Amino acid sequence: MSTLNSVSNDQLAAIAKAIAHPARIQIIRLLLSKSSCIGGEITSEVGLAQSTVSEHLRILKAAEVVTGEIEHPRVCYSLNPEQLLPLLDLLQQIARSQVTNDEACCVSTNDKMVCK
Amino acid sequence: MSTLNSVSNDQLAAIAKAIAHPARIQIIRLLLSKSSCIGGEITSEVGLAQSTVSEHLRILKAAEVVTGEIEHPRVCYSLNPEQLLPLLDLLQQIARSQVTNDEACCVSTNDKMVCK
DNA sequence: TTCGTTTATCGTCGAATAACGATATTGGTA
DNA sequence: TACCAATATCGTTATTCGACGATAAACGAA
Repeated sequence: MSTLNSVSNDQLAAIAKAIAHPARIQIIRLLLSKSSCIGGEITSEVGLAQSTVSEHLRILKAAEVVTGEIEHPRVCYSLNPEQLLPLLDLLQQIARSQVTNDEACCVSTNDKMVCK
Repeated sequence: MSTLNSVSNDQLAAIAKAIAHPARIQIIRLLLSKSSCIGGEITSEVGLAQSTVSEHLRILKAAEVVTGEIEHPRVCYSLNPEQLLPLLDLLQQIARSQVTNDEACCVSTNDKMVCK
């Protein structure tokens, strides 16, 4: 059994929304490639204004997709994979559905359409 | 090797954005639970105005997360799992990173902070 | 051809998002 | 204490989103 079915539509949508921006995907990939945290080097890598990148990091932190630990004067960011698991579950479930649910979906009987 | 690394940040963000709304998550789950397509019954299930649901379906179709086949006067909707695979890949990669990259991320040496 | 049913599109409005520069905050260091 | 570097917050602006009702479009059936 997955962790999915107890998660609300709102929660899943919030997770997806947190990562639904190119700059935030880029940040996530950067954290993934470094396999560790990075300070303000994220800002230069992303190529947007410092305040804009800070806002994207705030969104990722608010969604708990990323954590930030203060290491003055820097902040050390890391991925928090657990937070993404519900969405991962949903996508895996969808990917699996492909196998059992392969071809055409609708069948027309003599008097009406029926969905399998 | 995954399908991931050839996919742009924009593409991944677009996939996430397509599903980043509670109503669209609900539609996706509905299609998943029925393991087949549904007509306008989606509208009554979601509980929003018909035009609003139609718009959400349009967004899902535009992102090719869902396909719609006409069966007049109805339209038969199905999930298109392939479209979600790049995002699935990214999330799996993140989930795996948890294992190798477990604990704390930053190390302070005698004169500066170093990220592993 | 006209009617009825289902779905799509249009127009509008309020709310949320994204980006920026300017400024505030924070806490070590000189 | 005053300064400095890194990060966060504020205020503004332009754009996009989400929802709705009204209306259009499509096409099988009467």
